[in-house]
Amino acid sequence: MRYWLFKSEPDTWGWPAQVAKGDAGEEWDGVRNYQARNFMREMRLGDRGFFYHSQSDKAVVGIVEVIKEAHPDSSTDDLRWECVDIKALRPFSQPVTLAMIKSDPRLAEMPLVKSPRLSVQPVAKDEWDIICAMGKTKS
DNA sequence: GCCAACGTTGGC
DNA sequence: GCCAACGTTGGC
Repeated sequence: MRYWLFKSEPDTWGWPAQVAKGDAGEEWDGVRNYQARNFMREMRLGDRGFFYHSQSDKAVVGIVEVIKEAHPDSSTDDLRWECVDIKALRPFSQPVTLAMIKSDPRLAEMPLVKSPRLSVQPVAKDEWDIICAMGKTKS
């Protein structure tokens, strides 16, 4: 199993909206960046991801699961763009802020720190475990 | 609200 | 194919 991070503006599509979709989940559509799309193509059923709020929150707030592998993005006719479906798995009992992540040297190599604009990114297993521990949340 | 970083576009 | 201009994103 691999681990990922999905970034969203909470005012546009936040964790509560994701939770409201329940087990049916929702397309992670609207990504118009090749790097982010390529990561979604690598995702497999059952992979886990962090749900990150950018802008005002700047924190990891929940864990999601990939429930459908890459398929055409229904928000466009442009066949270049694909996306996966994800569902909310559980919230973080304590959100892990960007400041907390930046303050831990073990997390300095994360794209979140080095390339803050990449909206879908991979997370290494050890990084995953560290952040779950910080959030007092089962990995 | 500002600004830096980055990706994309379009002219040459 | 290069590069300048522009738009967008996200952190501060």
